[in-house]
Amino acid sequence: MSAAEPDWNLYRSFLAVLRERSLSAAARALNLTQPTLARHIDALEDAWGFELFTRSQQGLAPTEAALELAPYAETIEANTAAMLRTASGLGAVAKGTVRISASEIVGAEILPPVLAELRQRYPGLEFELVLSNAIDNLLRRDADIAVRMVEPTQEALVVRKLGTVSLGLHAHKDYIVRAGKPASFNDLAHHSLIGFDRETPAIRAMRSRVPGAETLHFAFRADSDIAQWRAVQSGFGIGICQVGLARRELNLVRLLPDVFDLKLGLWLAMHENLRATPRCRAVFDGLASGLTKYLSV
Amino acid sequence: MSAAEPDWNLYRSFLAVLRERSLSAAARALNLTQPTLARHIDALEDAWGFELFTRSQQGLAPTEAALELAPYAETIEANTAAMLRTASGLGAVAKGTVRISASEIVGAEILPPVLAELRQRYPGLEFELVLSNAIDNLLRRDADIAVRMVEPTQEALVVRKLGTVSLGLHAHKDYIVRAGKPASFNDLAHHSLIGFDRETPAIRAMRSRVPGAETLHFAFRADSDIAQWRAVQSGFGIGICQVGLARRELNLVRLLPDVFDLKLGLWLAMHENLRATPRCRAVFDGLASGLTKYLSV
DNA sequence: TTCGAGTTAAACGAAATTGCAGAAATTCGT
DNA sequence: ACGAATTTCTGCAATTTCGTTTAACTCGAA
Repeated sequence: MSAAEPDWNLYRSFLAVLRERSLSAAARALNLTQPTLARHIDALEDAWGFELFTRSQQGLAPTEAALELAPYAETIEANTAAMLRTASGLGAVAKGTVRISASEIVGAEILPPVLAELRQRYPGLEFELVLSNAIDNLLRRDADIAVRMVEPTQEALVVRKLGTVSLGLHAHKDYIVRAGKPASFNDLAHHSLIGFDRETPAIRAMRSRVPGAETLHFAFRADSDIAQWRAVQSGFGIGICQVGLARRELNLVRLLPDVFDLKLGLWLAMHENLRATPRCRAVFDGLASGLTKYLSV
Repeated sequence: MSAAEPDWNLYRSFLAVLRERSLSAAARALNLTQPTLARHIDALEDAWGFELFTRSQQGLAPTEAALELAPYAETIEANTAAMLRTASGLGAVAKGTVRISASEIVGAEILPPVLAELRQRYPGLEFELVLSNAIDNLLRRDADIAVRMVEPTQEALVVRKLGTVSLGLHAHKDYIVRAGKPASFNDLAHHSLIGFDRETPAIRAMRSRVPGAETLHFAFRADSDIAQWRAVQSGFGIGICQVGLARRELNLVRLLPDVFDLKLGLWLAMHENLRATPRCRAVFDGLASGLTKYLSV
């Protein structure tokens, strides 16, 4: 090969430009200046021999090649971030930042009290929550620990099953007064239903286990678990939510518990290389005990 | 945070020092000088606040913390390498380097003719073989394409089952003349057997499917498939090898085909992000057709 | 149209990084 | 025991890289 390997820093610049679609914006994000970013991109294009962005006055548009190379740069970045986290947490005591991946509803309604208790026990701990229904890749180090409702199948993971959560149909009392109480599964067709917009792994698992679920029409569709949860609470209609969660709300009533009672597993997963890391170990154990306590209520 | 994020280049230097156990050797490996490497390590230790290496005159010994952080740096490096590979192969035609992971026996005995044919069709292709029984992690980009004899379970992989390979007991004619032909499975106890030293996934899968395999004692043990294969060819004794492979050797005879006939699947796996990459696409398809042709013989 | 906010691109001086040599110390082999 | 060969460290010069500034351009709103 003629030219030497490119500076690894160039990849960071490449990624920033790819995200911001502009040299100036990328420079602001990296605390650099626009000319340096321009030089970095030039250097990469020079080293690889093809264009990465088509320049224009209103920004830079990535080429096919740039999009092709983006995933590599992203995992590189994820690993630098993970490296920083473990570096800040090295030592005998548990301190540093732990990045936790969970669904929105779990992260917003269940995790906070558990994490608060952990924080009291280990004041050096800090938390980053990545809340989405798209499962993050633990092997890519997008997160340190994941709380999932589907069984993790990847290798090289420490997995612990915590138990099962029950999902049930719920509605606000006011809605029941207004629209009546469904007496059977077929009655649901005449109600205001709250459901999902796009398919997620959790939903696919659910659909396959509830007969007749395909025929239902949702009047309120949202990707966000939280939005659905709020919709149920505000009396929009009937939706699916965790039984343990709904029980804490005095104004919610469960509907058709005998017909609809879906049980999903709850798993905790962590990369096995993090097992010896104090901060991750502490959070893993803390989450395990805290979440099983929640499940038992 | 007080300090800025460290230069990504420092990670490369860190990795080199970790491997070479010496600043000077690392400098030679990276085409840098020893003082710069020293400064890089200093910078990292400064940024993280703890020592990475204990200095001595006969080199640098990594601390626990350094070993803890090593895996991150390694996946970063793996991704930069993969990035370079795809960058060099971007374009309409299939060219560039493809890194293939396979078992030793497959890589040494089966792949070469298939790759030679591929090379004739696409003169721009170059190949890197990673031959080991420890399966590489495709998600970490240790390899582009993997030929495996256990079913890949990781997500985000393009997997194609090519067929099955038959494993059978074989020995050289001369050995049979010398030691006789075993007439039953129990006769094997009185023969010179060739087998594995340590456990590998393929072996575990095999053991569980061959009754009585635990009782056998191997007089020739080697991790290397090749070494076993050579031992069988040289008349050491009786060993397990692929039926299709042994059939090409005139001096090998198959033993107890009715008692011992193990069929293993053969899979081809690739990261799904590489599907659109011409060079990987071409090699994946080429391997698929070439290997199925081998299986059908 | 005209002004303002946004962008990229080029030139020059400053700052940071790197390489080069020399010195000191240690291990290995004779 | 003594010299040869590796190490790592320390200053100083050279190179590379970065930031500042200026110019040219596009788009949208007043």
